[in-house]
Amino acid sequence: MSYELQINTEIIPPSHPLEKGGKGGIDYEKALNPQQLEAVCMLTGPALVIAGAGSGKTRTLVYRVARLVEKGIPPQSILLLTFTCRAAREMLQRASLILSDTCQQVRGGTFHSLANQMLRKFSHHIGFSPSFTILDRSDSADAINLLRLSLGLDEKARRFPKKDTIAEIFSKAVNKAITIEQVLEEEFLHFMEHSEALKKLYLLYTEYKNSHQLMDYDDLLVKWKNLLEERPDISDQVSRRFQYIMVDEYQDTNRLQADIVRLMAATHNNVMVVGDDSQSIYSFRGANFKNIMDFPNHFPGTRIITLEENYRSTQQILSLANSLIAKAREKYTKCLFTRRPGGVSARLAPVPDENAQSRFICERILSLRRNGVPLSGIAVLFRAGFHSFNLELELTKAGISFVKYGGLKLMEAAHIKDVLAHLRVVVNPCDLLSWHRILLLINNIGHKTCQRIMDWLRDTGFSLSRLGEYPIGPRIEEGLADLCKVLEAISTPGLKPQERLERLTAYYEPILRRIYYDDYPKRLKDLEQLAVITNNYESLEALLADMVLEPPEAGASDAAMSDRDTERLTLSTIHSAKGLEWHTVFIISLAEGRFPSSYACESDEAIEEERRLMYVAVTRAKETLFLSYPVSTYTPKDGRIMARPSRFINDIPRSMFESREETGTSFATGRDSYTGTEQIPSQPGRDEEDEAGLKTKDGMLQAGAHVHHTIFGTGRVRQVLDGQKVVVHFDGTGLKTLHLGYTTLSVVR
DNA sequence: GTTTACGCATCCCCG
DNA sequence: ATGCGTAAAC
Repeated sequence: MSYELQINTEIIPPSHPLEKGGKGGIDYEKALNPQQLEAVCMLTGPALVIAGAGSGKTRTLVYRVARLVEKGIPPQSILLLTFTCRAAREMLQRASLILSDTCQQVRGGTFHSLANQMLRKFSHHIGFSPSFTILDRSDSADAINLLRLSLGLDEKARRFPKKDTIAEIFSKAVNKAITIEQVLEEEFLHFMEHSEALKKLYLLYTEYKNSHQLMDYDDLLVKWKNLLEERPDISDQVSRRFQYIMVDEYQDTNRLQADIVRLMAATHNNVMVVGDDSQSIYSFRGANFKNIMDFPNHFPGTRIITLEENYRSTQQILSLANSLIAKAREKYTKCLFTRRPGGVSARLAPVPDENAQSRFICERILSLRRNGVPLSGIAVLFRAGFHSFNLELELTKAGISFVKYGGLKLMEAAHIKDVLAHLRVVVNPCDLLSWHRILLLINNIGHKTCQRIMDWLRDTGFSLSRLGEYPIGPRIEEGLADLCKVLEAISTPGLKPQERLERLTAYYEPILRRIYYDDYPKRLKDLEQLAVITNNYESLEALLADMVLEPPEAGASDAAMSDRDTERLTLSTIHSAKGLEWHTVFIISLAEGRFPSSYACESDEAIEEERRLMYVAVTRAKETLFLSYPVSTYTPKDGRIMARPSRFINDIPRSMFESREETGTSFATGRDSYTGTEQIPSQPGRDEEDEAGLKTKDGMLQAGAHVHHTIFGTGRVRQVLDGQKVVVHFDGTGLKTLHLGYTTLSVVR
């Protein structure tokens, strides 16, 4: 596995008491701190683990899996829901290392991947075939667009939302369980006038999917939830099947997912969710960090466990992170501390422009490498995938090899979609969306002919074998005959996916040359990469599902990545860097409009999410942190314009940066000071107990009381809200709302 | 009537 | 670099 190099989430100290369980079993007390231990040993009942950045959240989940298995719970009855399939795989692998291989039998994956498996198993109960097709986001937008045109909603006089926007509106409505009108009201007020048309379109889209064996990402969740709700027998069966449920990254789940968790746990309530509200960064997908606060309401008797000790970062980095999040408007459920005093101050690097920024990063990386920091210990993080384009060129020039996450996916390339569309109709012949794509590739077939053929296909019951009988004019005869031949060939039973793909590529290559005559060699390489991936699959269905549910990154073939000799730098969007850590982290393009994104500047909530995103970014660093921002940027439209530094930079006290800013072009003279050997924090034996403070529970505080908070310092209570929340005016940072259920306030006498 | 070629604007984060 | 709409070509 290629990811091992970067992922090394909590590294196990060499001095650590034996990790491999051995005959003596696992020594949980030595491996875990008291709070982690509490979470691991609590085997039944509902639990909410609030786990700050770097607080050993993954470790806790891994040990809990091991503990359950060790206690004799059948691994098949344990379910681990994570944000990516990769995360689940890695956790189960780690559990296997500390206990035994049986941990691999634990069911792990994303909500979507589990929904996929469940729905295929129970497909006949919801009027679907087990070979339904899953639409990714752009498929779904394409389908919506076709239907929009068929409704005649393309009057350009009135500005109608574009297909991607429509897809976004529909998806938000589903994921937040609200109406389309409400979504428009909240976020798309300017499209309010099209509310009726959109509702009509939505119904048509739903109907279209149901009648053609299609499901988009949201349908996977909705149909799963509905199945659980409407079929008590099935929900009972499923709930009994998974006796122990764990959900990671709970702050990034939405209403729909929370409902599913509740239904899945209905018979036993053995559910542990883990998350960090200050790392909630997926609201654009309908996630709501308030979910995490709501959990105890849905599961009475929930045990709340807070992990507040950070094992990852130096005090310098953690303080910087804390100062960022201290400026947030609302909510603090915990305060992080570390036992790794000192460290190197973060460096702030204003650079003249993007080119200079790229050169700066390259120079620093080379310097770090000279000082013994391996490339795999370094990451460059940014807000959006395209922010690294310039840097990628510079890195290539400098001969620094890198792997990029969160950029373009292989699936997003038009030629890959073309090829997969052929495979899709073989599996699901009534997938009209794929037919549409395939047919338009043939010479002399345009929209009209395509529509006629599709109508004909529908009328003849979507029979692959009869496509050849279509009454055609001479102009398209040859093209259609060729298509028939290849479809027939690749649907021959008993072929391996790779053989089918080979045959298909032979058919598609001439088309590729015709359409992309100028750059087809590059695209041919992508097809080769697809062939490598296909090689790992025994069934087309599984291949197609995985391509949509775990889309591989473009350009980074598995073969190249598993090559251990090549030490690689990581480039990643911050979203894709969630949960990972590196010795040194660069955060680039910290300019207003880039980060925070210009999209976010209109709403306070969006800015708050950008802030959390920034928090996630800085807490990825263990030892060293660089923040860089271009003083000017160049856009084709406006030419060279001055950029304002990100407001998040201004939110960090200057004292937190190395005393002299690296300015202008003279940054190359700076020295790097590294210890070379990495200090690995040891896990604690005992927690220092409550200082003079008092653990506050409901109602014990009154307005006017003087309190102390680890991050915010001293302040006075202004107001106690509904016994859960308290408003405090802090001397340093002003008004804050704190949730007493989770945070610890000390009362000062 | 259809297809295709060309010029135009647009581009965040993700399963 | 893709995705749309319009205009020229079949």
